[in-house]
Amino acid sequence: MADHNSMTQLMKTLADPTRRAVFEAIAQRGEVTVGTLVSGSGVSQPAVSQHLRALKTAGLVAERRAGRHIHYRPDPRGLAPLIDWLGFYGAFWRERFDNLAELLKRMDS
Amino acid sequence: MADHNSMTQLMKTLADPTRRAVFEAIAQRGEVTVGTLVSGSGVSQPAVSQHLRALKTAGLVAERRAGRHIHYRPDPRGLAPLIDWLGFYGAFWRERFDNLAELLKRMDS
DNA sequence: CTAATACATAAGTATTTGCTTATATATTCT
DNA sequence: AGAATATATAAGCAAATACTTATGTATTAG
Repeated sequence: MADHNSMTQLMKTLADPTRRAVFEAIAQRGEVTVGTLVSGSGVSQPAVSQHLRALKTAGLVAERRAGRHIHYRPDPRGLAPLIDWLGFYGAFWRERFDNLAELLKRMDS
Repeated sequence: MADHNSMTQLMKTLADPTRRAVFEAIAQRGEVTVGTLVSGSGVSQPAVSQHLRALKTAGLVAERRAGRHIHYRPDPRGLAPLIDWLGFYGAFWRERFDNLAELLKRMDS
């Protein structure tokens, strides 16, 4: 089970809309440089770098240096505490809705 | 798909550990009075009331007055934006891991 | 009706946070 | 080596946040 602290950290990391947008941009593109992320975001380059550090600390992204560029890619394992937390309440959800997995399948289509 | 704002609000609401603990206490007990929640939390009664208001605004809990007591119960629909957000990245996860639904099933056992 | 109980709201405050500008570090180009 | 490019870090600041104590509002008990 995901411990309390990692869950709090993950939630706080994803709570900020700008930072979440950065994460989503990384997830959608697969791998992307900081400069590209800065272009897409409405904030300054340092702001993006700070968000990237937070995402990295939370385990949501990983980096790869390529010359002067640093490529960021998503790390799916970072979301584990969140999935775990939802799974912990899985029994609870099933009593009211169907099965969470079923729900996700429906949403996916 | 859950819109950006509701997702941000939900995340911010669940990001605070004290508030999340209040929500978890409500979810576990099914229905509970404020006084009971105050006992379990390490904070003051007003603090708990403020957290309850935030949870209510986020759609995570509902209330029922019974005399001088107010009973709070979880509202599963409040977590929908979160599930939706994860579902939105469902395809992404499946490319790297298995199937998110499978993952949830395994975690459930 | 008054006091007590259960909870909500108001006001104030210290901490956290997300941004900015300025500067540092790492890499490439000439 | 020196200039340019890409990104990170530092410092400062305004806004948000989570708590506190004090007070308000409903409901019940005596």
